Amino acid sequence: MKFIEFAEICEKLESVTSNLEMARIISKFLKSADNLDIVTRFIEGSIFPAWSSEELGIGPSLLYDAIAMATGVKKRQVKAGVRELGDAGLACEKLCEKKMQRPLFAGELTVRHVYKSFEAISRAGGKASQKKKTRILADLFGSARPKEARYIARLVLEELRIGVGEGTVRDAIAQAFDVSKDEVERAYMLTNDLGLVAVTAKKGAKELRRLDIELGRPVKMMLAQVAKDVESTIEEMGEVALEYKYDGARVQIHKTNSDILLYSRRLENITKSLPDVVDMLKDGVSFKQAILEGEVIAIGEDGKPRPFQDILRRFRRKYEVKRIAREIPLHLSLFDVLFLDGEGLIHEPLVERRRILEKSLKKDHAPMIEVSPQTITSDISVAERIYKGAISAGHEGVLAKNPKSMYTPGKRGKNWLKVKPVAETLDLVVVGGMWGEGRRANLIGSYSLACRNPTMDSLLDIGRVGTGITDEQLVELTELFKDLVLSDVEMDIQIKPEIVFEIGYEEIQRSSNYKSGFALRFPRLVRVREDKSVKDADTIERVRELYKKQKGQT
DNA sequence: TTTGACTGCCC
DNA sequence: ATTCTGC
DNA sequence: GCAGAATGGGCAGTCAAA
Repeated sequence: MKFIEFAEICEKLESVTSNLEMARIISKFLKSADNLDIVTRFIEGSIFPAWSSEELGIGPSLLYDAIAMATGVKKRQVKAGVRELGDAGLACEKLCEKKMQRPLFAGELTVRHVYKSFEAISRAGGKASQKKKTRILADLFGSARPKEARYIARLVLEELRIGVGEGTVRDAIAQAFDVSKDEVERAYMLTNDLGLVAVTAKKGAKELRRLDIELGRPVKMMLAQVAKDVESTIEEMGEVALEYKYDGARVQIHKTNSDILLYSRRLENITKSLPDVVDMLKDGVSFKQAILEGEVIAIGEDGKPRPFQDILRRFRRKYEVKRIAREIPLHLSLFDVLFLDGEGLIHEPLVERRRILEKSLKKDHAPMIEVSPQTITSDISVAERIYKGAISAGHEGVLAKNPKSMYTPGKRGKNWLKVKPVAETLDLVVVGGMWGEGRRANLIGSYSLACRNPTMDSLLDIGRVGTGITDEQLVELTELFKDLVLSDVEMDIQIKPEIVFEIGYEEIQRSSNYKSGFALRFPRLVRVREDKSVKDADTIERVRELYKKQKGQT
């Protein structure tokens, strides 16, 4: 299949807003496509399947290098284009139109050729590999028409920005090959590869049904939706199964006898980084063949949870794994079982899965591993007590699960609800901004923030904020700050400190990235403090106190 | 040999 | 992760 | 209510520049 056909479909989809219409267009396209697996992933904006360890190793910076190389302009001009158009693909397209003469002998670019180039980019490693990667990519741009270049650039960043995601492609596959949406969804959740699902669906519904959970192939993880408080979860479900929400990292465990594999939420194989977790599972789990799920957490000697940053030091580590494992020992709290001795359990209700899970650990298992404590209740006061207990023990909050619900892989539904305390807020001074991309093109898409240092009468930066802003506000704020711009270089804007934002956050963290020495976790704009000026903004002392208090009690 | 930008992925 | 938005 | 698209801090690994 020619790549231009793919690019033209993308362009058409970009102008359509109706999901039904998008699915119709894609289904027609998939019906006629060869290289169906590749095309299916491409249309959804991914290159390799989620479980694959392949990755390009190209982000915005190297992409801009490649565009510059292909079109013979300076990198800063590429950046200027991205700044102006709010999109690397559009910038690339424009530069290709202007600067580049497509060689006459160049053949038509095919989907296959583009994919092969991506594979080659992925394979490149070692000395001078960045040059090699950018050269391969620049060559692609060299033989691409401008419109093709637009979508190659976006594919590289895995951001097609055409309004198409998994859901749309799932519906399109069902429509294209005349199988039910549910069956497509089921197959996808269990295999994590829309390409494979499309190819199998094309063979027929019978083949599609044959795709199933397999040990060694991670299942998409079920996710929780936010609830406003504990009471509302009981109103929603009647009876809830309550568990602590730990500040850790999700892991899925695939066990075949003594063979243990660990997967992260993005389905990365993280087995090698967590040998201590593997060992506690080897020794502690009685099941021979199973898929289990849990949360790994770091707990200090005092029994209190350690900062999330400590857990991050263990993840994806390749070197000095053992030494850091001793330094930051992990605990594993198991909360689900999806598969046992050849049988899938995802259709079993939570209570039944839980009943099975409780038999998973041997009597003499290591103390580092547990089945996550759970309470089933419909009593609001009991639930509140558990929630308060979670908070005072230093955890994030609770999960309230519907005891009757099955495990729905990849879904963020209302059968699992998470409850966390309402965010704290700080009043911080806006000292800068960054131009946005996509629908935030030509608007300030995020803002840099600072707190006051009253002793020096100066400002200390403490991070940025880019969410919690409505589209309407984005426009208003960009207008508001227009007169306060001190400098505007590439994507970065410096702003005269005058405006104060009230910023919500989950936690104050130590940070070496900001002069204040602190940063906010999950910052969001709550409101513009029109009643406050710079002198009323929060101070570094207050930040320090809040940080201490938070460590003291959590 | 050291430093720092970049990338991908945890939350 | 959080949040907003169009369907 | 869902799916998609904006955006956050911070860690390890990789590679290139200093």
